[in-house]
Amino acid sequence: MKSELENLSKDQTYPSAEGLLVAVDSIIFGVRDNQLNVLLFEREVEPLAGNWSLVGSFVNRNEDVEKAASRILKTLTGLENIFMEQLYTFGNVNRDPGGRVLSIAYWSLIRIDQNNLKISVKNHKAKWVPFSTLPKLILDHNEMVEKAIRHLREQARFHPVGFELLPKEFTLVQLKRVYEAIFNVQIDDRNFRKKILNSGLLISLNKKDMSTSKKGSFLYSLNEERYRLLQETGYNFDFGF
Amino acid sequence: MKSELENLSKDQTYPSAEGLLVAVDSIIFGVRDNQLNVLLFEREVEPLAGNWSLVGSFVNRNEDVEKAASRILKTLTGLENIFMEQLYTFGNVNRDPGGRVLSIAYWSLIRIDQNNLKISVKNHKAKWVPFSTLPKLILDHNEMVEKAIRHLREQARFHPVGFELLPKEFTLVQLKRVYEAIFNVQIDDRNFRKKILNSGLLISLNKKDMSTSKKGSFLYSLNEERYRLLQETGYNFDFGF
DNA sequence: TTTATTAAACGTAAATATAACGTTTATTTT
DNA sequence: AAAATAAACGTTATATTTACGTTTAATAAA
Repeated sequence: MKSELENLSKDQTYPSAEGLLVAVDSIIFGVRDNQLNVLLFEREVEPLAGNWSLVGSFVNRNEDVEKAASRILKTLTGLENIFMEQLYTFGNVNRDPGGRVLSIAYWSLIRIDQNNLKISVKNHKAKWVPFSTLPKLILDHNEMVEKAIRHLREQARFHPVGFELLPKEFTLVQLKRVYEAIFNVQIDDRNFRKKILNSGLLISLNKKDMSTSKKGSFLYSLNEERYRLLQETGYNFDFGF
Repeated sequence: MKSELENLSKDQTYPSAEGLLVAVDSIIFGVRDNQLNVLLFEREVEPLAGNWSLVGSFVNRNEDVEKAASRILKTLTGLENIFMEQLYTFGNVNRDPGGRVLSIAYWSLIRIDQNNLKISVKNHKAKWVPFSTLPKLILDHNEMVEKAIRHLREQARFHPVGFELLPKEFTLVQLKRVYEAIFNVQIDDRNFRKKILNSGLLISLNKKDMSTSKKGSFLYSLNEERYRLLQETGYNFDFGF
């Protein structure tokens, strides 16, 4: 009697490849105008003009999956060393009517500034879209974004990921706006200030950003060492909501 | 000029499949003798006798990835409706010397009892191994287990996953042992009791398990509704360590 | 040159949660 | 009846969270 368990050993002969493709799709978040935005493609030429999708690519035969994901980020934003993590692999047989395509989704957090905005706008393809007004996307891409936002919120609650959405130097007000954008809530500024300053994550720079008020607001940078520690151990970034 | 961005649209012609295979590997955790155990295969016949590995299988051409993962679980433990979540996709080109094989890892939590133990033992292939004495596994399977335990601990801190490792009816002492096994620490029983009872997760059954002490210890079952809520909102399962 | 304005910064007190311990109870065995 | 012991229960100090009120630094207006 041949046990079905036989099939479970990977030491067996490899089956022949039967046309299964692997793609990578990226959910790229950024905060703009105090709103969480997602980087999307809008197809401008026929066929399928007007169709929105995530940015993605097929994985090459001799390319690590993670490398493929980095490649997309690099190509699109011109930036490297961006926060990027694997989210989930979407592997339903019929998710893509064009064939059996597996998609490994990655999520990224980037700081939207002139630099990378210019790149995506220049190409007239990639566009920032507020999460709150997300259009219908192709295939299961809406599901991907949904999963990504849930994961982002989960992560942001206990890990210091919010900082990835800010420039190297930032103010407490900016940081608060990032958290408000992520969680889509109002945060009490006094409690926010207290908890963040208590976390030991901020290095106080003795200069101010004068662009938003008469008084100006103090600039801070991130304590990288503390950041890495709290990534490991976790820290409560709930702010009373 | 052809922009590299062109390549990022999934609407382009699909490349030909070039022998890329997809496998599923499962990291199955259970608690036995107050210790976290992992379900492994030990190959008993040549070639490669004595090699340990996770349980896994290739994904069939017409099979959803998640279905493949369920299939493994079912085949191995005889159980369905087991806690199972996708962990991570391992996609390095050279992770498997036998060819380009992508592996989608899933993790599961199961209650080790006579029933499923019998199945795995009967086949003389699957074996429970304490996490603390994990042997060298094939390929990148050690890395997979490492990732899974880190994820399990992360999950167990803020989500009520610990209950998945217990029978329908359990005692507070058993539950504490599960958390001690997961986190590999000693937990203060008075604080544990207080926090768990406060969570609203337990339904007090008016009967006792008399098997471990003269006094006996009260049995509880899980409040499923509360469980689902706390899965969503999170709950702090830190116990002072 | 005083006063108004406003974003940013600072402060406090009550309520809740956590951490570190000591004590009592229910049952069986001696 | 007493001893033994796992399980159940209790207390207090400290830390964190929540919900608010107040002051400050700079510019603009009177």
